[in-house]
Amino acid sequence: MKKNIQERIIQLIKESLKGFDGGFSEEPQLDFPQDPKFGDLSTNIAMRLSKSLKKPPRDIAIKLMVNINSEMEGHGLRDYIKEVRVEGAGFINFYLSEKYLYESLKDILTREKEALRVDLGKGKRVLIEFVSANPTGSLSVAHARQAAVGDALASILEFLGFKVKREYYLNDEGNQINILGRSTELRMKELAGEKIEFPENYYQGEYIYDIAKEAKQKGIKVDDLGHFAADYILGIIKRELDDFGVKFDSWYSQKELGESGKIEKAFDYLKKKGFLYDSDGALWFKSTDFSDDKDRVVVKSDGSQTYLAPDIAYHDDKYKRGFEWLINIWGPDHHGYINRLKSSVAAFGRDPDSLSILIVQLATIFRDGKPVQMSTRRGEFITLREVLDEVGRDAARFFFMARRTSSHLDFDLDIAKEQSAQNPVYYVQYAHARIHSILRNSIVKLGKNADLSLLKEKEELALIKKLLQFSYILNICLSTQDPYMLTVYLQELSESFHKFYDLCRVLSDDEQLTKARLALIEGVRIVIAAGLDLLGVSKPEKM
RNA sequence: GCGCCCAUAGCUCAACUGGAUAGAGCAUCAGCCUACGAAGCUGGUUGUUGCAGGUCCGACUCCUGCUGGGCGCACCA
Repeated sequence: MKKNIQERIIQLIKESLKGFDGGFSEEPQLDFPQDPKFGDLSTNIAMRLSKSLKKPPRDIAIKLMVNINSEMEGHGLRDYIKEVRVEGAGFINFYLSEKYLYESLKDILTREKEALRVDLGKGKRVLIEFVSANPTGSLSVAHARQAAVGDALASILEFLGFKVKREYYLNDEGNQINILGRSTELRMKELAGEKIEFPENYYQGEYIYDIAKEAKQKGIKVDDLGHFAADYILGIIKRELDDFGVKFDSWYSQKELGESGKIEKAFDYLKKKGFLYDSDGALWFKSTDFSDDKDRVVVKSDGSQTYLAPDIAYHDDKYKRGFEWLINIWGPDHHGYINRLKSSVAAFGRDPDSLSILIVQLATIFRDGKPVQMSTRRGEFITLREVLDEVGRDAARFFFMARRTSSHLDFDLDIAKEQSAQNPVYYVQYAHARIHSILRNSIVKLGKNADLSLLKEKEELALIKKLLQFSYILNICLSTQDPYMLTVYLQELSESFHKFYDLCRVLSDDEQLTKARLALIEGVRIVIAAGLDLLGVSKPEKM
C-alpha cells in the first residue's frame, strides 16, 4: 500500500525539524486549508513551537522552510511539491504540483477503490454494538439514527482496515418482558369479550392485539406469552432493519447469557478482586474505585439482578471473544450509565478507553411544521418504518448522518419526502447519475491511455484535489468516530463536480481532451460511489 | 442540589477538534439550456458567535463565573 502524500510530508517536516534544538515533542499537523489561497496542505507547527523555542513563529517557519526545501529531494517529493511558502502568522503552506495530481488521478483510475484505502486498522478487531432496542415494539426514530450511524461507522472502519463485527444485544428477559406478557394476556382476554382494565404502564400499541390473536391461534401458554411476544416483535424489528439496509453479524441474547453462567463467573472474579460487597441485603459493585461517583447495586435485596449485572458479564465476554476495541452506540438517556460500565471494564484490569461509548442525540420529527411528541408506552411515536415509507431509505440514512452525531437533529418529514434540492442526498446522487449519463452518451470510449496533463482548467485541478481528500476525511471520521464528515465531504465533492460540469464541456470535438475529461469524471464517480457505499446510500445511474 | 450536552445570520446547521477575512443550505431577488441530465450553475442581502472575565502568537473552539434550554441523577430497563 502506497503511503499517501500527507504522511510523506509529515515525515518530511519531522526530518526537517531535526536541526532545531530539542523542544518539539508534538506530531506535526497537516491540514487541508479551507481556502485554496493558503496552499493545498498546511502545517501550523511553527506556531506551536514558538513558545518552547522562544522565537517568533515566522522566524521558525522560515528556517524550517529552508530545511524542508533541502530535504525534499531525499524524500522524493521534489516533483510533487511545486512550492513551499510561509504565510500568515507563520503557517507553512505546501502547493502540490500538477504532476502529483495527474499521478494520483491515474492511481484512482487503475486501482479504483483500493487507491482510496489507507490501512489504519491493521486488522484490529472491533465490536460495534448498536440499536439493541428492547423487543417490546417497533424501532423508533432514535433507533433509526443509531442504526444509520452505527452501520456507516462500521463500514468506514472496515474500509480502513479494521476487522469489524456488528452486534445487537437482545434484552430478551427481565421486567419489560413480563409486562409485555401480561399486556398480551390482557388483550387476549379483551378479544375474548372480557371486560378488562388496561394499566397505564403496559404496552398500549395496536400491535399487541395482533400478537394476542396469533398467541391464541397457536395456543401459547400464559407463562410463555412474554417470550412469545418478544420473538414476534423481534421478527418485526429484523424486517425493519433489513429494509433499512442494516445487517448484524450477531444477535447476543441476554437470556442465554444468564443461562450460561458467565454472570456468576464474572462476579467470582470481581469478588476475588474485592470489587463486590454486601450491604443492606444487596450486592454492590465498587465502581467508585474507578470513575463512578457512586457504587452500584448488581443484585437487589430481593435476589434479582439489576441490568448492570448481565451488562458487566456481557462486556467481559466481548473482550474474551477477542475484540480489542468495543464501540457502543447509545441514546442520550443512557449517558449516566457510561461511568459505571467503564468502571466495570477497568475492574477487569482492562483499559476503559478501549470501550468507546457514542451517544447519538435524538432526532426531533417535524410534521406540518410541528414537533411530534414521543411516548413508547402509549404507542405514540414515529417509527423507523414510517420514516422509511415516507422518505425512503436513502434520504433517511443520509439525513440522520447529515449532522454531527452528538447534535440534535430536526427531521422534517415534509421536507425530506419532497425529494427536492432541499435534501442533500439528491444533490450527491444527481452528480453520480449525471456522470453515468455522460459516460453513456459518449462516443469516445473511456480508456486508460488518456493524457491527463490536458486537464489544466482551475475547476479541473480543484476537482482532482478534492478527490485526494477522501482518505483524509475517513481519517477524521475515525478520530471523531462519526460518519458525519463524510456526508459533508460528498456534498462538497458534488459541488466541485457540478461547477466543473458547468464550465468545462466533457464531450467535444477534441478527442484527446474528451478522453482526459472522461477519465476525470470517472475518477469522481469512483469516489462518490465509494462514499455512498460506506454510508449505505444507493448510487443510482439514472434518477 | 450534583453531573453531561447545547446556545453562531430570519430558519436549519458548519467552521476540519486552538488557526488565516466565522461559512453553507433554506428563504428571497436577478441572471444562465439550438452542446454531455436546469434535481444543475452564477451573482446580490444577512453576524456584538447568549453575557462577563481569563489563558494563548492566535479563541466560536480551552478555563472560571453567570443567564437560558435539553437530558440524566433507581435495589427500572
